[in-house]
Amino acid sequence: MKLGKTYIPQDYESDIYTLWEKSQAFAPSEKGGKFTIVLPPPNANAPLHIGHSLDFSLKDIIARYQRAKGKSVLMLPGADHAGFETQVVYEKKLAKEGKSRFDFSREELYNQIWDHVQENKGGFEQQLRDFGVSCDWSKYTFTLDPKVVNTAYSTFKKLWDDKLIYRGERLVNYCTQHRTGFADIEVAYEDQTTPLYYMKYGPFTLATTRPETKFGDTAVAVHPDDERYKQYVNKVIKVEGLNGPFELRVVADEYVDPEFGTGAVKITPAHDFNDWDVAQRHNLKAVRVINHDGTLNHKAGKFEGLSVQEARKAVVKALKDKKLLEKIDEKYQNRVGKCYKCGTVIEPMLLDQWFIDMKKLAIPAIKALKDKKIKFYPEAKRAQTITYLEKVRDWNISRQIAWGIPIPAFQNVNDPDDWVYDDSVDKEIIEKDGKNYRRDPDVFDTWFSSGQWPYITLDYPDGEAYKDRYPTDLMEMGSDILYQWGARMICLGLYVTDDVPFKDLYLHGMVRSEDGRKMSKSLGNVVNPKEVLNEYGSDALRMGIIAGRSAGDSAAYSPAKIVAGRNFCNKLWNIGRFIEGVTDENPGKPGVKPKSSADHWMLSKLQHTIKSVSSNLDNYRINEAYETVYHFVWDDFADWYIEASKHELNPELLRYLLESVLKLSHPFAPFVTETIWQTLGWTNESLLIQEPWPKQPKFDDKKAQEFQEIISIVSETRAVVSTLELKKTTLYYTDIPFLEENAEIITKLAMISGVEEVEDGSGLHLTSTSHNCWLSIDRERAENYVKKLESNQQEAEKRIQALKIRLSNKNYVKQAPKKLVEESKAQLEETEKLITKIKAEKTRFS
RNA sequence: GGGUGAUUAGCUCAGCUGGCUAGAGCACCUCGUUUACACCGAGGGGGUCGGGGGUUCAAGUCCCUCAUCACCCACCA
Repeated sequence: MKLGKTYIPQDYESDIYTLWEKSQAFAPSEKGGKFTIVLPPPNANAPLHIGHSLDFSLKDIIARYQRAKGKSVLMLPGADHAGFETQVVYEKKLAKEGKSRFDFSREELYNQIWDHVQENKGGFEQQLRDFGVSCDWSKYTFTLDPKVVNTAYSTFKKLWDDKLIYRGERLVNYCTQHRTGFADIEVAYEDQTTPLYYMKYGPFTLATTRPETKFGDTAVAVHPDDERYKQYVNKVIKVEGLNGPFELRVVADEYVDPEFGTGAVKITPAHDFNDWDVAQRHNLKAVRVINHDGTLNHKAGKFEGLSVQEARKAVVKALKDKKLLEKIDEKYQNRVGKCYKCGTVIEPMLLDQWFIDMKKLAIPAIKALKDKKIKFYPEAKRAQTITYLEKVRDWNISRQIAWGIPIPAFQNVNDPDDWVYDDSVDKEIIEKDGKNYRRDPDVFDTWFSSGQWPYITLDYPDGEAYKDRYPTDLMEMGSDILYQWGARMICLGLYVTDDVPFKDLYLHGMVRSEDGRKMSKSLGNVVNPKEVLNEYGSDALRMGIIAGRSAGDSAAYSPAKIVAGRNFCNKLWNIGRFIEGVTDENPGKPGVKPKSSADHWMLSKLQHTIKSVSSNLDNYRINEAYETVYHFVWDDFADWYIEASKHELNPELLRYLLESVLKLSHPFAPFVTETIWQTLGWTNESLLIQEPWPKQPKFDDKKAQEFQEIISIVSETRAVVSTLELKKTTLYYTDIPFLEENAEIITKLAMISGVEEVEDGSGLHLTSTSHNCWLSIDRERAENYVKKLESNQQEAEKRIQALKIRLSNKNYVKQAPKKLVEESKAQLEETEKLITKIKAEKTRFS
C-alpha cells in the first residue's frame, strides 16, 4: 500500500508543484487551439489575501480544464509595481526610521523602493505556487519591465499626436499628506457631520463648510431667478474681510440652489469643483490659498502657515470676534472625499496635469460593449460599464510620486506652454532646437500601464504571442476594479489595437468575513490564506472558496466549506487507496469492459457527469461544475459503485473509472489528484495535469437501468430497516430471474441477512420497485409502518392530483413539448401503481 | 438624487435559455466501528422560494408594484 491512511497535503504539495514546473507542464502546448488568460498582476510588494485565492482559483480551474480539453493554454503571470500603494508602504517604513520621502531625490527614492520591492516580491510568487496556479513563469512580466514602459510611452505618444491627451491647469483631487493628485474614481467618499457656518459677507449672509478658503473667493453666486438678490447681480460688492476690506463681483448661475442655506454662495474656484465650473462660465480668476502641504499661503494674511484644520478654527474665531459669524449649523450632513490610503481629506487643488480625453476613447468602447464583443459574467455588469463610460470624466494620469513610470514629456524652461515628447527620461534637461527643456517630474498613474496589460504582456505589436493570442480569451477580476481596470483596458485596447483586449470578462465579488462584513485590518476579521493553507491544504482552500459562489456576487468566507473541501480530498484519497488495494493483486490496464449492471450504471453516470461538468465550465458556472463533480465522486462512485465493487470486482474498469474521476476532479483539486496519480504510477512518467479530459463512455442503458432498480430496492429496504429498527431481515421474492440474479449484491448493499425465493409473499411489500419482493417482518412492527405508508400515500396522491390537473388541461397537452407530456403520462401511471401497492399494504396491516 | 444587485431550510448560499416531487455545505435527530475513509457509512427532520398583483398550459425563474438590505455612481456650498 503506497498511500497513507489520510491525505496530508503538506507532505506533497510543494513537491507536486515542483514536478509540474520542472516538467514544463505550464508551458502552452504546441498543438491545439489557443486559450489565453493574462493574470491580473498583484502588487509585488504585498502578501496575497483571501480574495486573491478566489481570484486565482477561478482562473486556474478554467486553465486546467481548457488544457485538458486540448487547448494550448497560456496563463501569463505578472506583478504590479503598484506605484502609489507601494510608495505609501515604503514611506511608512521610512517614517519608522525617522525619515521622510522628501529627504531624498526622486532617483534615490526610486532606487530604494526598487530594492525594497525586489526583496519582497518573492513572497507573493511563492503564494501563487502555494495556490497551485499553473501559470507559465517564463512569461512573467513586471509592470516596470522595459517592454511595458516602451509600450506605455508609444501609447502616450499616439494619444499626444491624436490630441487625445492634454495638459492643463485643472482642479485635481489632491492628498496633502501624500502630496499627489488622483483620478476622480480613486477618491473614497464618506458621510460626515460637518458644521455649516453662516457668515456675513457684505450685504449677504452665506453658508459654507469651509470658511478658511474665503481668502480665495473671487465671487458670490446667486440663482438668476432669486428675487432677493437680483439687485446685486453683476455688481461689485464690498466685503469686510479678516485681512481688511475687499471687493467681489456677484454672478448669477443656475448651479446655485436658492433653497439651500441663504441662497448665496461664495465662489472659490481654486479649491472647489463646482466653483471652478462657475468660474469657467463667468470668467473668474482662481486664487490659490492652500499649499501642497495643506497649509494656507500668503493670501491668507495672518493665517498663513496654518493647516487647513487649524485655519478653520482660527478663522471661525476671528469671524466671531469681528461679529461676522451669524450662526453655526452643527448637524450638517456632508459628504467628504478622502484619500483611500490615509484618510486625509482630499483637497481639490489647482494643478498642471496630463489628462486623457476619455469621452473620445469611450465611444468605440461603448459600441463594442453594446455589440457584445465581450461576454460578461455576470451579464448585468455590461450595463453598468456602459453607464460608467457614458458619464466618464477625463482621466488624470499624472502622479506626483517617485515610484512609477516617468512621464516622457519635457517643458521649455522659458515657455511653460511649450511641451515636447521625449523618452530620454533619465535626463533632467534636454536640448531641442537650441532650447532647453526640463523633464516632467511626475510619473504615470499605475493604471495607465496596467490598463494596457493584455497586449503589452503578449508583446505588442510584433510578438508572435500577440499575433496568435490577442484578444485574450478570459479576463477575470474583482468587480471592485471593473471601472479603474476593466473599462480602461477596453478603451485603451480598442484605441491601440483596434480590438477588444479579451473575449470573456468574468467578475468575482468580494470574499467577506464570516459575519458578512467587509474584511478589514481595522475590524480584525481578515482571514490569512497562509493559515488556511497550513491547516487544510491548497485544494481545500480552492474548493472551499469557490463553493456556492456565483459570478459577481460577494459572499462570506465559510470555514465549513473549506472543511468540506478538505474532506473531499480525503475521499478522493481513500478511493485511491481502496482501488490500489483491490487491484494490486489483479493488475490490469485501465479499460472500458463493463460486465455487471453496476458497471453500466457507473458508466452512464460518468457520461452524464462529463457532459454536465464540461458544459458548466464552458459557461464559467464554476461552482456548479464543482458540485457536480463532488456528488458524482462521493455519491455515485464511492457510495454505490465502490460498495458494489466489493461484491463483484472489475479491476480494469475500476482503474479506468479512477482515472476518469481524477481527471474530472483535477481542476478543482489539482494537488491531491496529481499526488494520487503519481503515487499509483500506473502510467509511467505521465502527469495528470497533461492528461486529456475524459471522453464520454459507451454503455448499455438497459443494464444501467437494472442497477438503478437495485438501488431502489436497496434504498427502500434500508429505509424500512432503519425506521422500524429491524435487526435481522430477509427479503423474499417471487420475481425470477431479477431478484434471483441480484440476490447477493442486494443482501450486501442493503445489509440484510439474505434474499430468498418464496412461493407466495407475506411481510412488507416494497413499493418503490416494479419487482415483487417482501421484507420479513412481524405483524406488530408492520402495523407501525402503516403510519409511514400513510404519509407516503398522501404525497403520492398530491402528485397524482397535480399530474391529473396538468394532463386534463387541453392547452398543456396541446402546447407543451410532447416529450414533457409523455413524461407526465408515464409518471401518472407509475404513481398510480405505487398507490395501489401502498393501499394493499395498508389493508393487509390494519 | 441616479443606478445595480440581493431577499430560497437554523446558518452560509446554489438554482443557466420558465418544464420531472426546489438543492448543497454546515448544523440538528436516530442508528452503525461492514479492514478505502469517523476528514466515515445508513436513515431522518426542516422551505406556502420577502409581501401583493400580472403574463403563461406551466413562475423560485419573466413583467409590475411595495418592503427591507447591500453596493456603486453623482458637485449641493
